[in-house]
Amino acid sequence: MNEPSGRGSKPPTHKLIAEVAGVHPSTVSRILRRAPGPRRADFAETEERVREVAKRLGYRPDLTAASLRTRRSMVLGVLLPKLHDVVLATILSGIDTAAFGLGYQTIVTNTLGAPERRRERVEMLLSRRVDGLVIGDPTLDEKIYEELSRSRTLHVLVNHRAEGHVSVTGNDVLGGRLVGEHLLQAGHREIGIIAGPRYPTALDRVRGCVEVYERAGIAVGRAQIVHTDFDPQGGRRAAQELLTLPRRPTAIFAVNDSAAIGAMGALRDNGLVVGRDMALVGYNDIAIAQDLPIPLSSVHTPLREMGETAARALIDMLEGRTSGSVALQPRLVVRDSSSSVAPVTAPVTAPRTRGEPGANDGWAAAPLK
Amino acid sequence: MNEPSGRGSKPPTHKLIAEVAGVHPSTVSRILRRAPGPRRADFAETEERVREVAKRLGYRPDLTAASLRTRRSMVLGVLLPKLHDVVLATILSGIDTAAFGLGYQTIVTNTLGAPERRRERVEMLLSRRVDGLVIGDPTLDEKIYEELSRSRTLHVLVNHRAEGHVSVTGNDVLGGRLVGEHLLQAGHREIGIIAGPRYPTALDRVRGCVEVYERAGIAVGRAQIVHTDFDPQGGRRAAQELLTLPRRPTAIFAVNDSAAIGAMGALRDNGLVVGRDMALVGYNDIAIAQDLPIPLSSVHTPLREMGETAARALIDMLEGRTSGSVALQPRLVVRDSSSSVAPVTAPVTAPRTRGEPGANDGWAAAPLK
DNA sequence: CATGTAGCTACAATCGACTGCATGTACGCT
DNA sequence: AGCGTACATGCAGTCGATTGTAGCTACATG
Repeated sequence: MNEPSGRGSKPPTHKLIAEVAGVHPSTVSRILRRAPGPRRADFAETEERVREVAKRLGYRPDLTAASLRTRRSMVLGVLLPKLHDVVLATILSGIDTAAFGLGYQTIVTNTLGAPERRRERVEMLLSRRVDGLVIGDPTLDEKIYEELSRSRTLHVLVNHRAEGHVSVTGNDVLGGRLVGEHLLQAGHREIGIIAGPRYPTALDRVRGCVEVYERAGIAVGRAQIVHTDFDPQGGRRAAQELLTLPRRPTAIFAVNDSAAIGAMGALRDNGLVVGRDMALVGYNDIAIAQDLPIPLSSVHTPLREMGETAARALIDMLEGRTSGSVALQPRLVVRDSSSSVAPVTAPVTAPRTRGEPGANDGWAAAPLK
Repeated sequence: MNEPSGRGSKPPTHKLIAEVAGVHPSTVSRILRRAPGPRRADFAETEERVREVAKRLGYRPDLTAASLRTRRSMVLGVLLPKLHDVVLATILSGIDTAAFGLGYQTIVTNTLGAPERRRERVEMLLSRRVDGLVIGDPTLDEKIYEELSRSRTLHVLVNHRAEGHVSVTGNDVLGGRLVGEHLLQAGHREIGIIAGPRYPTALDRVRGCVEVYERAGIAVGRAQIVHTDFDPQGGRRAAQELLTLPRRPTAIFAVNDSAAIGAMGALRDNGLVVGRDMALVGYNDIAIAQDLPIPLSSVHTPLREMGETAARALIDMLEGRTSGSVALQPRLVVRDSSSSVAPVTAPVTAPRTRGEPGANDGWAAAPLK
């Protein structure tokens, strides 16, 4: 009955369908391209016949050929510094979901490594004629952005922000502030911060936390803020360093969960029990945070949603709609690592941040709709 | 000097370069397509001029157009059940690296969810004319494979195996055996296994471990093997269940690290200290295993390499070379979670597995070169 | 019955790169 | 010097889908 791979096993094209159905290829194109709907009675039969033939022949559109003509590939390029990181992988998952839902697909690429290699990757994406880029790598150099504007390729930053670019991030200042308020309220006056790399988003988290302390009249010294990589080893080293401070902190805020987990290891090696001898709070609330032997307090940021929002923002721009930067709301999740015991347990009213509500420097506080 | 986006801002094509350089478009194609190398002296000048013009105009090849003509897209499709899982994300990273190194790019897609949605995703990939597929999803139905063979799309399985398909996995039976030998040697006679879903690779790990015990004359009962999901919640539930056994195990083997981490939580909730009151071994050796407060013993499988090998195997097939299934060597990494204390610490010679070397059912034991 | 029009189809051109074929040239070998 | 070969080039056509334009048909209206 069916003859899916008909005669010479070549995949069917508009031309073939047209021959079989007795119409012109362009007619096939128009029919297959639009949604099936009510037609004039005398032409409905043609439409039905064409669709039937296409189905019988097992027709599958060739997006490559269509792209050539329409000059739209319906593909988004995604640049991430590494793929094996839960945070980035979760964001990617969100991008993929939203993009697919809107008819786009994504080509992801790992930009880890030498800047030279990064350029090469971007070049490849542009050769592929991606319609736009979602960029999650905070280390791209300026030349790449010049290249993008020269080739009129739109882009959106995700989990990273920069002047003059549309970005989708968490509200990191607020996230840091939530941590600061939590620790301060629990009576911790000496804190240490594992600050991660000097990227805007990481710095924002630090700033939010420090602000809370300074407004409460407690200075946070330079030595209390240690910059490292976003990984367990970095967290481990940073924690070691914080433990050697003259006035040892009673609480540590790691601006990334992986670093926090590394810190846990270092603390344990020093005979300290997290949650009893030292409060610890992470950032991002990755899946295992709640399942660690000592569950980790962390700032939950909607990573999937961040990816989805970024993809939608980019597609909005591609389709001529306007789109602005978004900062998604974080939420502090308190667990055993920072709640069991503390120097002072008397619940104090958290010092409300004064002045500009949210103080988010012109970033939209609500997600795109 | 430069006029990167020349006149009407349209991106340069072979035709334009040809006009400017005073040659025929096909000449431009030939020159730009082959590697710059030694040419006949009298034509070297033409080549140089064409390259210079291309560079000056900021020419960037249009892979979309090339694909249409050559019928090769130089794109691999990758199907993974979820992207936000470290194990899969690491494999993806390996695929991406190897593919890019060989001139291919990848379109990844998240096949999580309803089978219907999976079909749709695969359809999209095929419409995109991907040259081949790397499949890391053990839950695809048979129809999809039929569809692939009908459209002559080659594929390779990764981290999953099935009769009649080329696959790249770890040697899971061996991995399980390593765990069994380790635990037996440490004197554990009652074990519990958190077995994950009933996929071939997971079952292999269980089988390897059980085999060792049975050869030592110790039966492993059905109740000692609990199937769950590959996530912390699953591990938590499974551990709970194992703790209620009449003869409580002194050691637990979780065939996945995430599940092992969940188990850690459950053990702690029951007042047990991992490594002292209960040995625990995971599988895959994800990055944080070594940085957990109590470092987790785990079977290290070269996940990046697995991805790289799968990509290379597929590309070998695409380019007409033959390629067979590969099982990569696992390696047991013993850490505190299973080494601190144990019922019997006397080191016993591990029972060597007899018979066929590796007993790997016809799977190549050495990685592709 | 003439005219207008909505709705459709056919035709041909286009998108950018690549390839088969025919032709032409230079080089190496004997 | 003569011949054969290797290589460079131009030409025209191809890949599959889309689109602007012209022309046609059925139906409605006056």
